[in-house]
Amino acid sequence: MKSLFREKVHAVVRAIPKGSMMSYGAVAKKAGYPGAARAVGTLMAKNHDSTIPCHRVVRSDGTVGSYNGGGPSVKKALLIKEGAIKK
DNA sequence: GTGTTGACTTCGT
DNA sequence: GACGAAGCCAACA
Repeated sequence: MKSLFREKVHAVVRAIPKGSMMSYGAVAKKAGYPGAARAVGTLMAKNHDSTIPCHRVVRSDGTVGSYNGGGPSVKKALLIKEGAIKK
């Protein structure tokens, strides 16, 4: 399919540096689709590519949200390990 | 092909 | 400050 939306989201998420995080809304906005935060979450949930550090994408509140690689706990642990969030 | 659901965000009341 | 509704895009039934 190669939807432009997906390509953009992938690029933005892949561009997130190690030790940093970005909210779904920020990613969507940077991808050029402000307000499509839900769509971003859907893509991550159904298409979690190994090339995409989806664990660096959190909610606007700063909460982890969810993770398809073992659960929010794993995601949080990864972020702490990278230093994106403090314990 | 249509309708519903989902890792969300933001505005309005 | 808290609750409800609307909006975005893709995947699934």
